[in-house]
Amino acid sequence: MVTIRDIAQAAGVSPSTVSRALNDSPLLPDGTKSRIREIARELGYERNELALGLVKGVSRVLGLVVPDIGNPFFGEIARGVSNTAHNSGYSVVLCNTEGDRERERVYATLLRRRRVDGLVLASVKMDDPYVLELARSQTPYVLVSRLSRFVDAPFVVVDDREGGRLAVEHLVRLGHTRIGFIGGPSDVQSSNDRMEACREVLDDHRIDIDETWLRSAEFTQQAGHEAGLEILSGPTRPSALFAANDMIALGVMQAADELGVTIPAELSLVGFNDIAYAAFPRIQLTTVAQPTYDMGCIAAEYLLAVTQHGRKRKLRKFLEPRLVVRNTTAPPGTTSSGTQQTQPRAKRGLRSKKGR
Amino acid sequence: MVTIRDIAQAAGVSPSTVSRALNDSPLLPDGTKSRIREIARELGYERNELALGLVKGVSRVLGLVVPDIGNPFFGEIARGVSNTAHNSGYSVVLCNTEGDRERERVYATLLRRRRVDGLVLASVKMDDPYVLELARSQTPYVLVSRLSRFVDAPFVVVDDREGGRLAVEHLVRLGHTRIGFIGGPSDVQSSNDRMEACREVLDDHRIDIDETWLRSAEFTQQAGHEAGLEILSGPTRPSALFAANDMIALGVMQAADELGVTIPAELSLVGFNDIAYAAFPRIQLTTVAQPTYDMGCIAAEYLLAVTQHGRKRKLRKFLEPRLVVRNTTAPPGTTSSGTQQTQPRAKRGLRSKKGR
DNA sequence: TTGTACGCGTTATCAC
DNA sequence: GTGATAACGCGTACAA
Repeated sequence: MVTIRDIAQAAGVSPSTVSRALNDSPLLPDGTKSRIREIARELGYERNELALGLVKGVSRVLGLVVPDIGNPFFGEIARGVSNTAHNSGYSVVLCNTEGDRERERVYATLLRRRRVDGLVLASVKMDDPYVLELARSQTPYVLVSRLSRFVDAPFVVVDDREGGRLAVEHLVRLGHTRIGFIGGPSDVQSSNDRMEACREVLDDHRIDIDETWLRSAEFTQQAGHEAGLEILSGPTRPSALFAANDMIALGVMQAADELGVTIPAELSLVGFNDIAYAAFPRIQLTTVAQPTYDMGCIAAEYLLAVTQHGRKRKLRKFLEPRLVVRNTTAPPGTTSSGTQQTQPRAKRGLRSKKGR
Repeated sequence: MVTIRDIAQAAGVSPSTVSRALNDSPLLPDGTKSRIREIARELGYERNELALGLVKGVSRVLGLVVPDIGNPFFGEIARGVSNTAHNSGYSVVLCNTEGDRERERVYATLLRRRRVDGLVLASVKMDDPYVLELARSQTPYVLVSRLSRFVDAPFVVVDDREGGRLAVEHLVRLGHTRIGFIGGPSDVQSSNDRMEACREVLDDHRIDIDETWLRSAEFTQQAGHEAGLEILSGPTRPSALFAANDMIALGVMQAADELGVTIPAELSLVGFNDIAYAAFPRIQLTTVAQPTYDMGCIAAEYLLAVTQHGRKRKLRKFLEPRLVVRNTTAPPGTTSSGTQQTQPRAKRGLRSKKGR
């Protein structure tokens, strides 16, 4: 590996002069600068950022911890963080925890060892204790998409209560009174907020809630499928369901298709997140969109502001969700023409095939 | 930031002793070791990986360059790389190019500056010149999912020809003779390979190709939609279409739905990649699956082997694709009951809504 | 068993 | 204008 010493030797000057030339110091005459730079280029010099980081005390690296980078939701956050960081000459170290709490902790310390200038955490569960350690450490950090109940940490999340309100008020406005909710894991704050908002809206409108229409599930299609089957095959069926995320909603859609319950005629369905696939022609899911990419950008911008300009004020950002109305919601009891004669899946020639 | 010097002072020993204790040197008696470690823990010491990297000449970091981390295909690759790296104590620096060639180059040099021990490139186009620079540099690298035609680089890709063969032979076996192909951008090797395989299979079976059924498109749903509309509204329609990836196939599906062309009765459709959403109840796309996650793992394993054990043999790995038959393919002319009376989208109450 | 001295590649602070 | 020197935090050969 070629160093500034090598260049110095080749140019017949001292290493300091080379350093100055490479950093465009105003002290050096332009002729010397360009001459030295030319030599550097010829020798194939690449400056060692490790050494620079050591002497400057900053690494110009941001750490990013996500539970599953294969999930496009976190992928979009990562894209926001990465692009923003790149614009300021920062790099991003990616850590994928696979939802493993222990791995979160390992990563957090590993990243501190690497002297990252800031930490973006998108994987926090409500009661994760390691956020406490983090709060004590020097490294600036920011929570994305999920909150912790332990610490008063800087965060950028979507306004989950508002999102839940949007979804359920949409259903109420359509005339629904028999509304159910399928939440995510109970240790995820955002899901609980959406649920609470749901309760509030129904209370406001003096609409009773049938507790058998409430379920908790993992954030997966399969869990949504199971919950959907249970609710839809019960003695009394809701006319509308609000799912805590789109994956669950899609599982419910599958369950409805299998049971011959037509959407939206017999069941209105609202999801959350507006993943790319909610807009698919055959899906057309009504859902609450959140600015995922923006959340990544804002988180990164905050960290850059803190590390570069030493800004200290805490970030507490609730982003506005947006209701996207597609074709899975309609007034209750809308008997559309010809919905009764055949089951949708029969029409489509679709069979339920779970295995591969 | 607390250093080994601070610990040394607190423990009344020299920095080297501290270093030895922390690295579990056999030269030190256990008592001293544990005593020093205890002090280190109390002081909240975190070793500086930057300094370590400088002195050891390795950073224990892998670089990963992808065109779009929000795309679950690359997300899965990233997951494989990240998990594999983590198991060996390596970190991953993520670089998102947004498909920008210039950014690829910038990132490649930036990563070399950071002295990454290896580079995983998932964004290469056939004729990218910067792969040449890379080949000359010292940093080991590996191409994933896409090849370059310029250099004899180590790579791990799916066997695209075999994948194309699987798809088209499936269609031929079903009895199709009027088969079209919608490829990706012409500068992406993998797409071309799939196309070529398609031609070969048809040649083998003495099936003529109607050139109007061949299209090139971006790897997006929208591009697939446009291409699908063009092909399906032409004077003669193919009975089957093979799309170079699932996104294009989904666009075609949308086009078919809009034109009232029933799938699979009037049109068989095969995609490529088996993205998660191909298995959705209302989609059920027949497609060619590739082991995306594994490709990430294998790439990372190769780099780790090269950097750690100095293994030098070139990796040239073609992974086996797998045909996943779902419900978008059937023998041609299968007139299912009642497909003519209404357009599918009318039945579903779906309107084509492109804007948000 | 432990301490000293040096080097990793770079920048910053002096002095010339 | 330019060069020598110290410093960043750590590991290690060598000396004690």
